[in-house]
This record gives sequence, C-alpha cells and structure tokens, in this order.
Amino acid sequence: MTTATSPRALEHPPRDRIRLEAVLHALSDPVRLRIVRDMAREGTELSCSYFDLPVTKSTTTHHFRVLRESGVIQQMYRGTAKLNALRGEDLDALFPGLLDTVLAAADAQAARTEGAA
Amino acid sequence: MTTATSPRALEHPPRDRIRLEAVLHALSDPVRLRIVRDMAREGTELSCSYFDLPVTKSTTTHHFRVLRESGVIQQMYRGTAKLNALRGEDLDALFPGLLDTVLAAADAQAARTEGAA
DNA sequence: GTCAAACTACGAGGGTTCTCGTACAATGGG
DNA sequence: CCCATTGTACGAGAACCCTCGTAGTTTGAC
Repeated sequence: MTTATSPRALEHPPRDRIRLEAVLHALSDPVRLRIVRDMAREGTELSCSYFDLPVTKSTTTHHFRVLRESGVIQQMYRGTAKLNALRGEDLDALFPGLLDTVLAAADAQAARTEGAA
Repeated sequence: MTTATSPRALEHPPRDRIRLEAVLHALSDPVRLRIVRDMAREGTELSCSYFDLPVTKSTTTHHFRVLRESGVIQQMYRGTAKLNALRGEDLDALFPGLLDTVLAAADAQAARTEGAA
C-alpha cells in the first residue's frame, strides 16, 4: 500500500543526471522515435494507449520505460491511465536545440521516404 | 588482388541511404561519441592511431566500422594508415544542424562533468 | 462486489553489441 | 628481402536489447 499523495511512484532521473548517450540511444529506436514524434506533434500529455504501435502492450511498456529512464519523457498516473509528456524544458536546458533538431531530422527523413513511396 | 585504382575498397552508404536511427545509435556509444568529437575538434582527416581510446585495437576497428556503416564518417586508405573524416556535408544535407547540435551537447555535458570533478 | 480497462512484472527466446585475443594482410623503409 | 607499422578478420564470451506471452495489479464504473 502506497501513500495517498503518490499512489504509484515512477522513477525519473533528475535533470542533472540525464546523459546524452542515453538520450541518443533512446531516440535511436524506430518505435521510440515515433512515440516522441507523436508526442511532439500533439504537444499535450498523452496516455500510452493513444499510440497505435506495431508492437504488443508489453513491448510498449518497455519502450516507455526506456524513454522515461533516459530522461526523455515524464510519466504520471491518472486513474488507470498513464500520462506521458516530453521533458522539453529539461532537455533544452541540458542540450539546447537537440530535441528540435532530431525531430526536424525525423520529419525530413519521413518526408523523403514517404515521397519515394 | 584488387584493382590498382582502389587498393582496398571500403563500403560506405550513399547519402540517400543514411538513416537517422543508425546515426543516433552510432553516436550513442561513449567511445564513438568521443571519436566524433575529436574529429570535429581537429577538423582534418585523422588516422585511426591518432585516437587514444580506452579499448584495444580490435575494438577500435569495430567502432570505426559502425561509424562508417552508419554514414557518420568516411574512411580511405593512405599507405598503411587509414584516414577518417566526418561526413559533415552529407549529414547536414540530410539532417540540418544535427551534428553540430549533438557536438555542442557533448561539449556541454563534458564541461558539466569536468566542472564537478 | 463485480467487472472491464489500462498498464505492469516476470520470464524467456532470439538477436545484436561491445569487448577481447590471436592470427593475419597490406604498405613503406632499410 | 626483412621488418616494423597499421589496421583487419575471425571467433568467442558477456552483456544488453527488442519482442512476446502470461499472469497480475490498480483504478474507476456499474
């Protein structure tokens, strides 16, 4: 039984322990990069079930955990759902422009591959 | 026996086959990120033996191959040495600003960790 | 209390990665 | 030709990662 104030706690790295290598690794997986792109496009907190990913729910949980433990996203429970948000401020303070540049690169690559289809 | 024009050929992905995920993955390893930072700092072609890495030569060869096959660097033989250069133009054409942003992020992180020492 | 929805935990399989040691090839100098 | 230098190839071990299925937990609705 957990305390009433934080029913289910989730471990997040503090800002000063976010490592660039871990962020790059988190973003180097196609499924996770897609998740991050979706989150950036919507701009608001999204539940895990919002995403229509080509993997099972178990694998989805795994990817969200990698994103959280690397410091890319923040997660919090709300009822049975789990809300996800990009840690844009933290990332921009540590690595200015990195997230935006990667997102732009992903958009550019998507435009190229879609255009070739 | 190879042709005289290209004594030892090395496979490089053409520009349009460089994938963002592969680039991010290549940069997500500490040893490789360090190699890329050194290359960017020197700005000129460097031989593999220039780098003083905390791994054996075999492992060094492995990391340079990952960098080459992901499209981050270009390699060519020159005598017994092998010269390495960043594919800055290709990367910038595909993913504008990505390399510089990652390098700046790596510098920022290095400054923080060194400052704390 | 019962039930469905949302997500997690655990374990496992299969693949990839990082690392190394040893043995080998290619080049250039004496 | 002999040899030092530079890097490669191959194999192997340990670790990690992505994926899944099954079973379980937490929450909110009825």
